[in-house]
Amino acid sequence: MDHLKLENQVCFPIYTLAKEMVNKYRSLLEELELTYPQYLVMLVLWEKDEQSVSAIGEKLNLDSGTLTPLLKRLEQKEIVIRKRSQADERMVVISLTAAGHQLKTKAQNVPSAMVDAMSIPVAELKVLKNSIDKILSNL
Amino acid sequence: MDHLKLENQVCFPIYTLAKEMVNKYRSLLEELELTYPQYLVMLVLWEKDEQSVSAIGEKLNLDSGTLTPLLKRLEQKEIVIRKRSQADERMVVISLTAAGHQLKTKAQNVPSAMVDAMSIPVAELKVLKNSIDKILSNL
DNA sequence: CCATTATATATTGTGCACAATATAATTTTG
DNA sequence: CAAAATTATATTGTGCACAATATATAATGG
Repeated sequence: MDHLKLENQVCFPIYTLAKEMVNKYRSLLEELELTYPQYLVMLVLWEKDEQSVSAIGEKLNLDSGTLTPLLKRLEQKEIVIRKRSQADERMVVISLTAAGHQLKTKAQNVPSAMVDAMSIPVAELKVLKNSIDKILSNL
Repeated sequence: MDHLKLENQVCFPIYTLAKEMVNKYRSLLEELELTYPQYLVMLVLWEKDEQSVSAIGEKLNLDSGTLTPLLKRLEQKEIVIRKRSQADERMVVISLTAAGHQLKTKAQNVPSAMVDAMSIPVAELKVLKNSIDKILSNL
């Protein structure tokens, strides 16, 4: 077997799936005017308001080079506020505005819409998630 | 269950895995001086030399906005040549240089190194690939 | 206490990824 | 055949993603 053939690649389907997911989210999140990475940041903040850039980055595996400009865009949309911590001036604390909180209501149906679009049995989805978590812990 | 909790997200692990894979490839492909998307284009060309931009794009699900600059970078590395088709002046045919062909030898061990890094049984990998393909056909 | 080290965020630069649009060549149609 | 529609690639603009570096603040050790 030729391991350099595209059809024998294991990672290419994963790479493709991730892109297609983000594309699907583009239409689902259009109404919220959020990109997928921005939506992820909002998920983190909806769970717990007022978190530092690095705390958000640890949860999403994103560094300041990605988050700083992204958070500035969320600030321009007026759904978050960026504020230097008084206790530690190195840290920037991100908090939700009223509009940012309200956006959660509009997002309620997004997860189910996504699962519907993938149209795969929940049981199979669990197996998939298990395999992915296993690979992630190895990589 | 709160469907907007990060830990309940199905797509976040897929998005994370795709990124981690690309990161792993970054070190594996360092010697070849290729990025992962560039490596994918080379896989396509190693299978069949002399393909149009759109033919490559169909196989990799990438459009000209992504491929045109990427292919120009491969041309600068002198591993491919870009040439307008004489039969149809709209098309640009991409072909491998001698150096481009030779690079395949250096790439031989990349797939196995990647599978090793993921360290997951081949059988489980097959199940994973099946689920992914199913979701992809739905999305 | 002050020099050193560590930490947190920001900045710069490169390379995708994709929408929208532009341009040029080819095909189709009236 | 000429106008209209289609096709192929290129360009522009926005937004990640990450490496490398810079800057400012805080913690620490002699």
